[in-house]
Amino acid sequence: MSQPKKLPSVLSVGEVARRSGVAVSTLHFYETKGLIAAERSRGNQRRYARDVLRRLSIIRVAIDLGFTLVEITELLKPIPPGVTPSAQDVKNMIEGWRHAINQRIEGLALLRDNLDGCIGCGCLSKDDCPLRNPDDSLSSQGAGAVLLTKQTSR
Amino acid sequence: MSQPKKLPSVLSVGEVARRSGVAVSTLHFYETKGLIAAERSRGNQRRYARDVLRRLSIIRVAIDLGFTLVEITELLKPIPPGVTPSAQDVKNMIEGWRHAINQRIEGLALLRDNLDGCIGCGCLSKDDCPLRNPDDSLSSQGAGAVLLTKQTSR
DNA sequence: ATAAAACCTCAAGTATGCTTGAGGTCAATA
DNA sequence: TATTGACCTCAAGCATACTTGAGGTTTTAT
Repeated sequence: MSQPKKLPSVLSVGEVARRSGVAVSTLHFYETKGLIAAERSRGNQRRYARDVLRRLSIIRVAIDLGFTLVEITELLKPIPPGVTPSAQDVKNMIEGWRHAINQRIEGLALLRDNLDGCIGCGCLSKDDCPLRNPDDSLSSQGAGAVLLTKQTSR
Repeated sequence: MSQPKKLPSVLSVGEVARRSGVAVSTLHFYETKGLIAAERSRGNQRRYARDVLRRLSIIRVAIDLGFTLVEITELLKPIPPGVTPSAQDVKNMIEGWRHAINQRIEGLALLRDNLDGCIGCGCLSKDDCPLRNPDDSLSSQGAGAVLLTKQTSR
């Protein structure tokens, strides 16, 4: 029998775009930012290793989590483009992500619980809303909205 | 005795900036976007009702949650600038926020749990990582990273 | 062999969310 | 009352994250 339909070992930029849902122009852009990398064909066209798809998945998820491209570049440092990382590298990176995610969740839960309080007290028009400027007497320190904001970890 | 130190009933733009931690230029900007409003003094200077501080708290929190200014404008529609909303209005609005927050938390938890799986299997270099492109055979539909991404509710 | 589709680079443009600056007015206080 | 700090408008600038377009080359399919 002939070989089972073989997946190509390198991908053109168009294939990567189709499979990842990321526009070609964005792939170019990410490359200039050092987020992804590609070999070149004899004729100077990009040829991506398959791992770029995994990498793009991670990048898009991170963007949705609110990380900037610069932050993502940092987070991905343990896994340089085109390099197959050690299992330990991967574990370390994922632990870092887990931490960031947990912090984000904690901030959101805190905010939600504060809002729950608001529902009970209808306090947006009162003086004791947790979303309210904590105390105008603190105003000289520019406190205010900053308090809650900080807890969301951004 | 003299009156207890009275909080001024209207605030200048500088006072609002100091108390809210939001820059004057940003207050101007938010005004052009319809997020906040102010009366004017005889000499055309902004005079804010105290409720603007509460409003700004909400706006900043929402920004940290990843809402755009346009979305926040929508979310704040039940509470037009300068109007004191009914308790019911407030409850409705907060319920909407709660919903959005819960969705965000669910997406993050899902992602975190997927990452937990990764820690067990070290699979970023394998074929079964939940962050990985789900299946290259789906590629013709531009699936890929989109799957996980969507679940984060943005 | 050739034509169409895909690719290349580089520059400029877009949207969001602000900040900065120029040029001038208002208001609090010494 | 005079001056200084706070305020005003409007235009332009900046960072992030991309997209669009011009002008030209490579690949692929027939």
